Amino acid sequence: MRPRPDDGGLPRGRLVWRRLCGGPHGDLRVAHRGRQAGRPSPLPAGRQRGQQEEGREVTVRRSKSLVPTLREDPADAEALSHRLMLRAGLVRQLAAGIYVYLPLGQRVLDKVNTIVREEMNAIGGQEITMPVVQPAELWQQSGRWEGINEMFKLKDRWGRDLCLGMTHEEVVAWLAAHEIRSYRDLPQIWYQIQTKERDEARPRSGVLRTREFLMKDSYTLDPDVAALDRSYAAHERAYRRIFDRCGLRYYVVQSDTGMMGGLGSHEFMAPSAAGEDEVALCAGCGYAANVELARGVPAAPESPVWTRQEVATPNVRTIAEVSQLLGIDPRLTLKSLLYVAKTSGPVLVLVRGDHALHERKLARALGEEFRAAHPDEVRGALGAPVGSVGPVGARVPIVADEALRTGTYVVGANREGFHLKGVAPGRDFACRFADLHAVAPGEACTVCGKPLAVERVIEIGNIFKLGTKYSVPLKATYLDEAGREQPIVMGSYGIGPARIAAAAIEQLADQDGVVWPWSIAPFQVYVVVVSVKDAAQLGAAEQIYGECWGQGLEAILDDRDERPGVKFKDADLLGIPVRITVGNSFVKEGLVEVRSRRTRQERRVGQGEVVAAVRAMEAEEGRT
RNA sequence: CGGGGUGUGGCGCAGCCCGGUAGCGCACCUGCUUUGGGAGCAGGGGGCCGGAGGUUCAAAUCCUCUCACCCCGACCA
Repeated sequence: MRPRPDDGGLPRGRLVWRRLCGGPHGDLRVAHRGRQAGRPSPLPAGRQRGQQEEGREVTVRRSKSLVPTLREDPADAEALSHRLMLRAGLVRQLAAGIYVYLPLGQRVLDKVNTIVREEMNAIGGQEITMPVVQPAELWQQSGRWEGINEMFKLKDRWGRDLCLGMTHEEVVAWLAAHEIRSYRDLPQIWYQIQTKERDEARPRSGVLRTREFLMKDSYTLDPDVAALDRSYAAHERAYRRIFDRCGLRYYVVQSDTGMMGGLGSHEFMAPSAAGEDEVALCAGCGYAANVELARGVPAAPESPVWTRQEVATPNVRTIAEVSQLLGIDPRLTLKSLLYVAKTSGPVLVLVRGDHALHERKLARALGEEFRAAHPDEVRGALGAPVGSVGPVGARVPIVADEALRTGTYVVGANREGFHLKGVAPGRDFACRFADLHAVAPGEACTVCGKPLAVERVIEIGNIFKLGTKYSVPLKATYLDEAGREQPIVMGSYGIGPARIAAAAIEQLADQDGVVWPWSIAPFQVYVVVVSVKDAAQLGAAEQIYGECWGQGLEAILDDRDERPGVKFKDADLLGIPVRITVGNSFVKEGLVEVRSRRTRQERRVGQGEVVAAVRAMEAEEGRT
C-alpha cells in the first residue's frame, strides 16, 4: 500500500510530497523515491524539482491533521523516547507491545526506510516481501518449531499448524532451494522491510521492545565462507552509512552468536540510558563487545598470607556480611552458586565475591541449558544451606571464573555457620576455568590493557554469519564449478527502523521535547502563524509554506486558532528542525523568524529569503 | 515465569485505611474578553469507579477470584 512511484523524473535524494487520497486535506504519508539508489535520473521538462503533482494542492495543516500532542507525560511511559513518542503524537499503544503509528510516526519510519532502501540497494540488495504467515513444516525442517516459545503459533480451519514469522531464514532457504541451482546464480542479497511478530515475554520501553514491529531483514546467499565474508563486510559498510545518515551515535560490537552457534556476528549499538544491552568498550584499542561475551581482566586483590582454616560465621550468608564479619575485602571471597544442567546435572559455579555471574557466559561454558538449583537441592548436593556452601569437598563438578586462577579466598565450608579461609582454586579443589563474570567498568582490556568502559545501549542492528545452518536442512544447495552439490552459505542481517527513531529521540531530545535529525524528521519546517485572525500573517505564512514545498522542503503549517505559546511549545515538542514564525515583526517590519530547534538560534529574514535561510541552517547543522 | 505496582470522564490525579451513591486540574462545547512561550471569566456536556462473585440496609471504598497495563529480574534464534 505504501506509495512507491518509479523514478520518473524525481530528483535524486529528495522526498516528494504527493497527495494520494481524496479528502479535505493532504495525505501525510511520505512518498518514496524509487528503489534504485544512486541512479541519476534525467529530469524531463515540465517535471521540475519539487513540483506538485498534477497541480494538486499540498496542505499539511495542524488544524486538519492527526497530531495529538499531550501536555503531560502519560502515566505508563517511563523511557524518555516512550514518553516523547506519545507526547509528540507519533504513536499510540493498542496493547502491550503493540502500537499504532500515527501520521508523524509513519513519516519518520518512511524516512528511515527510504534511507535503508537506498543503502541496501547500493550494495546490490533486491527487495522482496515474504509472508508473515508461514507453514509449520518449514520450521519443523529447520528444527526451530519446538523450543521457541516466543513464536506465535496458530492453526487454520483444517487444523494445519501455522506460525507468524518472527524472522525469515526458513522462507529464504526455501526460496533459495527452489530458485538457486548454480554457482552462477550466486551471490544474492535479498531483503525486505516487513512486520515481525514475536510473543515477547516482556514488551517494554515503548517501541524499543514490542511484539509486533517492522524490521529490515536481509539475507545473503554465497557459495562459500570467503564469499560470505565479503557479503558480511558489505552489510557492515551499508549499516554504517545508514546509521550515519540517520544521525545516530553508535558502536559496532562483537556479539554472542547464541546457543545455536554461527560463524560470527556483530551488533550496532546506540548508546542510551533506555537500552537493554550493555557493551564493553576500550578507548585504547577500540575493542568493543556485548557484555554477554566481553572479556576483561579485573584487578587482583592482594591476597593475605593466611593458612587454610575454618572460621565460625554464624548467621552470615551474603558476601557483604562475610567480608564485614571477617574484616576483609569482598574481592577475597568467592561466590559459590549451584546450578543444574539439563543433562549433566548439578554443577558448582564460582565467581569472585564482587563479581556478577553472567548466565549467558555460563551457558556457553556448559554448552547446554541449565537452571539455578532449588535450596533443597543445594543442601542435598553439598550438605549445607545456600549461604554456607563452597567448593572444598564438594562432590559435584566445579567451574570457576578465569579471575580465580590465582589468589586465595574465603569460601563457604559446606557446614552451616562456617567458612574456610585461605582456599586456593586448583590446589584445594579441582575445577575447570572459564570466563564467567560480567565485565565491570575499569577492568583491563584483554587486548591492550587499558581500562574498559561499560555502557548501556539500544541494539539498532545486527549482522550474523549463519553458515549452512538453514541451507542444509532445507536443502538449499547449488552445483559448483565441478558439478558437485554444495550447501549455500547464508548470512542474515537486521535493522529495526522504530528503534532507530527511538534511539534518535533518546540521543538528541532536550528539556522541551524531540530534536529530530534532519534526515529522519517528519518535516523539515514548522510554520507558525502567531495570529490566524490576521489575514496578512496567515497569507504570508501560507505563501512561505507553499514556497517551502515548491523548493523541496517539507513543511507543516500550524494554522490553529491557539495562543502563540501553545504553538511554540508544540513546535518544540515535535522537534522539527526549523521553525518559522510569522507574527508581529512581519506585520511591522516584514520580517519572519527562522529558528533552529537544535541550537535555538534565530534569524530574522524577509519573506523571500526564507528558503535560503532554511537551507543555510540545514548546511550548518550538517545534514548527512 | 518470579518479584513489585497501578486500574476512578479523552489525559493526569484525589477519594479507598475509617462503606452512605463521585470530585479536582487539563482537554472538549457555548458566549464574552484576550493573543509572542501551554490565557481569563461565565455557562455546559461527558464517568456501568477494569470485570465477576461475595459481605452489607447500603460498596469506588471491605473480602474472593479474574483481566489489563507498567516497572525490576529471567527469557530474547
